Amino acid sequence: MLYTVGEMAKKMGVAPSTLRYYDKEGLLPFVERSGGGIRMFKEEDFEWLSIIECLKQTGMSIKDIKTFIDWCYEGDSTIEKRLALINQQRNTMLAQIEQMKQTLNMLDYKQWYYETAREAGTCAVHETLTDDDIPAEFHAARDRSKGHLHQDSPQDAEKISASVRT
Amino acid sequence: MLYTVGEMAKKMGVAPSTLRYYDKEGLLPFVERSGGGIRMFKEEDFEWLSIIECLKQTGMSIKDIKTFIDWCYEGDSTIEKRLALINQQRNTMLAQIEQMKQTLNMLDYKQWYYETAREAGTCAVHETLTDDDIPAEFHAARDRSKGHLHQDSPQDAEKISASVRT
DNA sequence: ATAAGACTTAAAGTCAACTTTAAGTCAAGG
DNA sequence: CCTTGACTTAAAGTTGACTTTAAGTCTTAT
Repeated sequence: MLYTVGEMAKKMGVAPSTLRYYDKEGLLPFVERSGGGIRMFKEEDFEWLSIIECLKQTGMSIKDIKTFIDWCYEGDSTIEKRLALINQQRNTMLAQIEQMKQTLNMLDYKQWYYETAREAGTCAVHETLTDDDIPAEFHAARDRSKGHLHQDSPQDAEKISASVRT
Repeated sequence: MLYTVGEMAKKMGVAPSTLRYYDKEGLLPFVERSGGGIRMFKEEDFEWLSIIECLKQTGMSIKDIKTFIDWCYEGDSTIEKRLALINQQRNTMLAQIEQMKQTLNMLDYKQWYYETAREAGTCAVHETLTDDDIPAEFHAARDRSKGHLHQDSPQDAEKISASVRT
């Protein structure tokens, strides 16, 4: 089964112009052409596009992805390099997932914050809450959002109660 | 404790120009100015910057973050809206984490793939491997990268063995 | 009082990754 | 044969989020 650029774009869920752009940037050395110059994607080319998509997901630039593709064409002598690159992107990914979990924890805290505010009818309810009222899983998120501000002094509480609340 | 734009930028780990840009875009209505017109960030402003950073992490645009900040200034009547937005970003985050786990799984597969190739001295070793040789946790990643290509027929195997390998 | 260094603004510049446009070619159906 | 719709290219345009520049001001230390 062969695909035109439009058909493959649909299969991949991207715009045809994206695939043409990738081709221009040298990411698709595997695409062949019909007699009339039209790109003919093969079924197996889907594998190439999948790894390109995967590397893009990890945050790699088009240029760096091209380097990887070039290594693939250089053959078995580049196996070490390719493995090292994959491992590096794997670590990037692990770090990103960790970061996302922290962001999620902050959103979980904010969700609780606004659900509590909604029940009370006002954000001001959070002035009256002590640390014990805040679920333990949110202490880290709250502390992060406060910087390394120590326990509020009464003056601080007063100052903050006069301000707009997030 | 008060901070200038440069000091707060350092505390946040961003460039001073970034904070000035945010201010220009209306994300920092809370910053006050000295008599001479210099921005004076308060300790509590760190909380605002943290939530901005958090929302940015979820992929929200500067413009949409501004909308959120504006809602905060409108007061308790916008609690519902703010909660809905937080929940929406929370769902975005959950989906992104799922996507990342899938990408990580693909990288785990590729790591195994290249470690196996390294041991064999050639990527061609993967032609000789049957499905049973591929660890179960990588079947999904491999299938994804093959599209919905069914089990290779002998002809397919031959065709692929003649090609460059990712 | 003056120099250094960080601050101010508006406006222009940068960057990556596409996307769009314009002018033209190819392939399939009637 | 001719129309239609998808394909081709090179080149220009877009987008968002900054960053840099230029010209000038503020603050602090000597």
